[in-house]
Amino acid sequence: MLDTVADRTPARKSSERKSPARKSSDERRDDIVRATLGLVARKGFAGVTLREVATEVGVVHGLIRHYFASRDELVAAAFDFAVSSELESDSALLDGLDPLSALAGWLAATPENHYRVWIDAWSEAARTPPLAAALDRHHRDCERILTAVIVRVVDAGLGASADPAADSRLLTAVADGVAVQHHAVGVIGVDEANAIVFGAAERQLGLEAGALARVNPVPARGQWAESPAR
Amino acid sequence: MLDTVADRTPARKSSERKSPARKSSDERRDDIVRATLGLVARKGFAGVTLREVATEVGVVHGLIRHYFASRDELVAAAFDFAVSSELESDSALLDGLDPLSALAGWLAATPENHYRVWIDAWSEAARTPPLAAALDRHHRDCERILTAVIVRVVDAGLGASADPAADSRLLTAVADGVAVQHHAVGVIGVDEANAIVFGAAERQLGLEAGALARVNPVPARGQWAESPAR
DNA sequence: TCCCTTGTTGTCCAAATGGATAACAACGCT
DNA sequence: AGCGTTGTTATCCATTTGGACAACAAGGGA
Repeated sequence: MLDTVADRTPARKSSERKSPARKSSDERRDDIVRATLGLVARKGFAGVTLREVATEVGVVHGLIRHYFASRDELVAAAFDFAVSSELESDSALLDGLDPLSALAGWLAATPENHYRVWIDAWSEAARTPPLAAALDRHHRDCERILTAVIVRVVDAGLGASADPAADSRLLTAVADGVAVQHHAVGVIGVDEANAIVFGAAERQLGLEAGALARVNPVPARGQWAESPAR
Repeated sequence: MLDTVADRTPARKSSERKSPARKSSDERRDDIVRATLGLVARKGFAGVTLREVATEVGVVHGLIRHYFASRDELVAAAFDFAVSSELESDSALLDGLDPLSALAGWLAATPENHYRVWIDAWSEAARTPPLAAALDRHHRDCERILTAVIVRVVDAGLGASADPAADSRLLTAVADGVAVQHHAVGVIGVDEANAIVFGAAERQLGLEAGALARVNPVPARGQWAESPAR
């Protein structure tokens, strides 16, 4: 029924070959992961194809198999990279700021493709257990980081919180919900998004109104670097 | 290079045919849309295939073309159906309740496959303009409904709101964010989800703590009916 | 009863995709 | 220099998917 093609010999032509630009294993692997992550942001998890990733990296799609056993393993690695590269830097960055700046920085609207990936992850997690596990991990990390910041605010006598963990959970929900309205639905802009989240935090933690909006808002939640060149 | 098959004659066998169960155009169309919507909830927008929809309805995949010009048109119709069938019933349902019950009913956690569709829509909207339009419409409808409920609460002297529309927007964000934590990430259960949303609403509208949890929580946000049989 | 509309089925097709594999070419080692 | 390791390419393959089309069969008017 099958076996459509008669000729199966590879038909090698052996001679002139363009410079293969051989890279070290780690470099190439990193390129692939970054390209995959960028593609996830644009096309969604279900939309990434090996060929498209390969094209973006500038190699043949077969090469990806040399680094990742399957497409699933590739996207899993990409998501893992997003999760870890993000938390690795964010927590450290916030520690260098005063409590209120840290709080404002954490709650400020995050870059577009950052949230694109997370929103996609929310919808894919239901069908991809490893992704669900990574998502769970990441979410708990986020809540923990925010809890720590809240504790710092309280300890500095700037605000009050009867249950920092609960407040963290609530404010995380607000931030996510607002991010949806901003990035996915598009009914509000950056300024309004920040205003809503800041207002909720000020009210919840007993800060004076506008306290968070006043500290210059330096968004702190991470961003992976795009691959520099092709 | 192609043209694998030699025999192209349809090879009709004309005789014994199983009962085609011919349906009226509207019925069949409805079946297809419902099946599609269920499939979207399980596999995501990108995951629905014409063949799978057809199998679920019990017909051949070619038939779907008879009702929808393309796959895109099909999923658009499915999403439109979800949006409209939902808002059509919800608003009316809430009008029959006292203000506090209506508020609690609206904010209570919604069924699983309901939110699955919306979370998927959030991620797909970026790539599918018509879906983005429908999502925008739906989101505004939701905010408007909640605003009306808040106004009823205020008018009844049960709570206060300086800006019902703003409070509606905030509480919608909380509900969405909590729904993500509950349905997508799975870090909290139904009870905790409701507790967070109710608490936020009580605080925001100046209700006494526990006022919303006490009214029996009848989730009011809609659910499309699954196709009854095959 | 004849016929025309339309719901319905089989079947085919072109494209895309994930995966497999043989050939090959840099590179490091001794 | 010789050689094994491994990064890399070029194909090939099986499968799936959306779409196209011709045949056919129920109805429903006239």
